[in-house]
Amino acid sequence: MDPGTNVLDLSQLRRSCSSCALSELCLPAGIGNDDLERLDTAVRDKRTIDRGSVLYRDGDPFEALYVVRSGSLKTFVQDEAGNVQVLGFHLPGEIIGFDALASDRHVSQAEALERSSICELPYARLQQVTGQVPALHRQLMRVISREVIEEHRHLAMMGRQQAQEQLAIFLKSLADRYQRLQRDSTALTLSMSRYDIANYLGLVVETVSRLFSRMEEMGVLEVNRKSVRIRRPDLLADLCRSGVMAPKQSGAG
Amino acid sequence: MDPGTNVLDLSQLRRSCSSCALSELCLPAGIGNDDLERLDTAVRDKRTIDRGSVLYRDGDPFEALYVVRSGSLKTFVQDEAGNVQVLGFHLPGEIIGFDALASDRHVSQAEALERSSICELPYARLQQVTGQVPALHRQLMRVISREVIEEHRHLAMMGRQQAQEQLAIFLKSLADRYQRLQRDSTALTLSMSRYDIANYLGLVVETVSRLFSRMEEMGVLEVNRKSVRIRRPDLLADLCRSGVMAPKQSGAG
DNA sequence: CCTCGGGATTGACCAGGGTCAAGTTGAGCC
DNA sequence: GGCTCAACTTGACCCTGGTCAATCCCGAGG
Repeated sequence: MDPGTNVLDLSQLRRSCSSCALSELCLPAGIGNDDLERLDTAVRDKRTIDRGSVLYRDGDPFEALYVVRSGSLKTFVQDEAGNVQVLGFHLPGEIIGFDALASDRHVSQAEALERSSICELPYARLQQVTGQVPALHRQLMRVISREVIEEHRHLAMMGRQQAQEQLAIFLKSLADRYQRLQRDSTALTLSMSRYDIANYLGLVVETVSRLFSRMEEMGVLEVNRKSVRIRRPDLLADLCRSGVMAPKQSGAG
Repeated sequence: MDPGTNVLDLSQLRRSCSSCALSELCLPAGIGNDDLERLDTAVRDKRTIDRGSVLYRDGDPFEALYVVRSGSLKTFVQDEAGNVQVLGFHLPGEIIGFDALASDRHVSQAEALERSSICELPYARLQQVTGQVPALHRQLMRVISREVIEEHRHLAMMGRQQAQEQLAIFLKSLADRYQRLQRDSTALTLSMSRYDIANYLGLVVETVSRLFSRMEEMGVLEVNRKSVRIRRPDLLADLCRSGVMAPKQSGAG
């Protein structure tokens, strides 16, 4: 690390896990500094992908896990008949690609919802490193387990009887994730389309659109295309539980 | 195998992974014989649990993973308000408990649907062994990944618009799992209640009951309480795709 | 034998949300 | 500027599946 640092060194620096703002949310969480450097050797240069471009698709051979550094992606499965099911929306710090561990092939697809940057973790390298660093191995298991738990949440949300509850829970959990990223958790930017949201929740797009309008009328949200401001987080939390709000008072226009 | 085998030796033999009929479906899949013996050292004596008894509940400290040897269990989450979501039904050869890897506490509950026997894999021991046997480590990751994929299937099923499609897919996938177990895949025994099935699919119990009746009328199934015979697997497969069957002919009566 | 009770089935009713169709908005492009 | 297209919104309609309630079934227990 001589003082004559040039541009390449800078990119090198930004690449490293130890200097990454996301490190506590990502794989490095709880890993010692020396081991972190080993982990760095498993990270291939990050790459940037455009909105709509595909990170991996169904059937692709398993080559790497991917960490979202910035931007966002959606993952989904699609059956022979073309039925799509959106599995998740992935924000910075989240790791995707675990579906391929079972069969060495991806069985889902990951697509960027906006221009995003990605850290690629070639699995062969990662395995070498986890072999040397038991803590990393444990952390990797923990991250997959988080994925399992996240899907439990998704299932519990879809199981709700009331559509409004579902959407409220979706927005609430998005707000929670914003908070972890230390963003303003009341000002959401929905990088995914209404269609994606609807599919994610097991609804149709018209229902989602109506629900946004209704929640705006109720004063819970302020919706403007992709930007959603949560005006009453307390009411939103209520909607997560009951679906319907407190009995309508004599409505004032 | 001398003829003088006594009961204790027999139970010993049956405990070992190498002699287990499920080994190819379970953790041992693809593990060499010598390594299998090491794996055996991580398996605590199997235990038998009765219908309704709980293997682990929400908040329990993470102690072990569990393999279903015989019988069946359900897993579910429950929120503060008491809303339950059934996550899965687990047949022999399946491993549960991964939800606790993330936080060292279980965040779901596992309950026996009938008298079942369980292999317990204390995680501390298992980690020692996976440290020595890289192939086992990989296999463990594969098994968790299968869990992730299974949940993708569950989500895709719940996302369906038609309740009949959902139930058809549920039965079909159960039949597929029977086949892997080399059971008769047309004679299902539903160890779970109608309530469990309904909750699993995001429906209410009455709907499930009506669907069973309807599919029986259609000649697809023969339903008798917990036993379901699939009379027309071909039609069942159709229902998985379309939800509705061939257009109704001129209805007689 | 009868009763009891939980699970399951069936019917009647109805509303939440799906379907279809029209209209609006805004970004990109000529 | 106006055109086009996709994403989104809104309205009208009505069907699927949820709700409520009665009944049935079967095993357990007296």
